[in-house]
Amino acid sequence: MTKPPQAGSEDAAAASLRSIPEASVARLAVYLRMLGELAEQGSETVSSDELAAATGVNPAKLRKDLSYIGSYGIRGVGYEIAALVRQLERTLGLDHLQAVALVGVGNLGHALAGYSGFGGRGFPVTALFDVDPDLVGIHINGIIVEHVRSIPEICAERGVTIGMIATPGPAAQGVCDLLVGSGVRCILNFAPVVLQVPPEVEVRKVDLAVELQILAFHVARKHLAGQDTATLDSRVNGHAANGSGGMLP
Amino acid sequence: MTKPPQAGSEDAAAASLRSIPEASVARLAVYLRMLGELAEQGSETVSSDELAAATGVNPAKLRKDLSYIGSYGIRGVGYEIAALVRQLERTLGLDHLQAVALVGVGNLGHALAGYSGFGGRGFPVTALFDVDPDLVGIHINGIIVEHVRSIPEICAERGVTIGMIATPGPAAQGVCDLLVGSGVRCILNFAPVVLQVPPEVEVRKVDLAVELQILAFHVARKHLAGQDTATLDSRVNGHAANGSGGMLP
DNA sequence: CGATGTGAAAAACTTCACAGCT
DNA sequence: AGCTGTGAAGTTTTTCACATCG
Repeated sequence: MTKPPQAGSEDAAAASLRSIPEASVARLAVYLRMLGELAEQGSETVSSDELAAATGVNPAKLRKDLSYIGSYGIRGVGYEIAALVRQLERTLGLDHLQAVALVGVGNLGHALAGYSGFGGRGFPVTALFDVDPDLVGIHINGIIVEHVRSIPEICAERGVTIGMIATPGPAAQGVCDLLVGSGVRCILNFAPVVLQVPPEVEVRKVDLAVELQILAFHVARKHLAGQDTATLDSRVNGHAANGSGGMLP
Repeated sequence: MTKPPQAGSEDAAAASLRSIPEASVARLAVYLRMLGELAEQGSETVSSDELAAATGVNPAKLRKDLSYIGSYGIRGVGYEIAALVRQLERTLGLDHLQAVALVGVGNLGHALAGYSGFGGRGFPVTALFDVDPDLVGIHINGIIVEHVRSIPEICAERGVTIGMIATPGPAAQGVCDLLVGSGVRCILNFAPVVLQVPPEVEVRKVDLAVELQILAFHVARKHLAGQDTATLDSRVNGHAANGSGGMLP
């Protein structure tokens, strides 16, 4: 009724931006990373079964996800990794950089500012903000921390498209309003509050306390479910690390 | 994942631990926090409409979520906050502390170790681990960083029920195996890898790069939708990242 | 043959709308 | 009168299973 799912005869890029289920988008990013690793290991192709196993996803679901971005598989063989990576990057909007502004350079914010996983993946942290006079003016990774009141000019100036909020809860809504007022339409919120935004703004929330509470629920459930202490399955593979992947400097 | 089927009309506490939709559990934690704030402000009761508005959720959905943990609302009035908080805490397994172990005290891990949002909410960080000799032995928030090889003894000794992994990607699976071998059944993974675990172990993943990629997708989509001039044409130019003149008025 | 791509069925989740309690 | 609790309808997401193509 809403969207006739038809993509056959049109340009894949256009189709891909039309209507990919939200749930699929989240997984595409995961496939992309795994494909990067496979490419580094020298693979040229993967089957849906292999990639699904590596990413912990049902193979049919994976194929359906990939079908949303166009058909790049070879029947009887699998997917050509390089081509698939290119297509995924294009779909996810990673073919040009997204300038990121980070507001709140406290405990968590400082760590985020130094997280090399961003810049290395097309998300250069381009502006830092805080209200604390002790922080305003310092450099982190070569970027000066500016005062929050400068958000409008600096975001416009530097073409910020994504804002990250890592302030204390009570400050978050105000900061959010500033970002939105500056034209930022996508926000990643680490503060423990629910942000109110106009409908054209996309907010994703990362809430550490909530994650732990969800796990606590499962601890309780497992504990109740059965005294399964019987199977003390201790297969501790000593998988010591090897190459450096690079997450934290 | 064992799937205990069915549910019936029975004791709320037992029912609540039986089969609450995963999606609801995630929201219950959010309601709980908001209820805490309301209680601080002196409210005694809330209606589903109020609480729904504050948490950005559909009121009917909220009522259904709460119905899974038993009926604690008063028709014509709303929910008694104190009672609801108590019930939520019990459901989420927050009525007794969950000892948390954090592995990886680098950039992000250090921030997590210092994040006061945990201890204050029933999740005392009880053990810290790393492999780096420069880190092993230091104190963070009064806790000594131990070597990763001590995970089994120390986790058993301190009754750790939840593990958080904030290591570089390549080290994560090995650390995970150690935790699982030590009896930890719930893991919060910040490393950019998909962990392979036996089915009785619950893993939740917080992946910052993926979150940004999801937002990048939305940036691209909005950009297309808004001004349908041809960004569509796939001209992948290398470095045109300045964009002065900008995205928006 | 082997793996993709995809209708169609199944499951999960959300929303509606209203009966029923206070 | 007002608000909860919930069956039923609606929507999205997952899974199945198989025709199809290289």
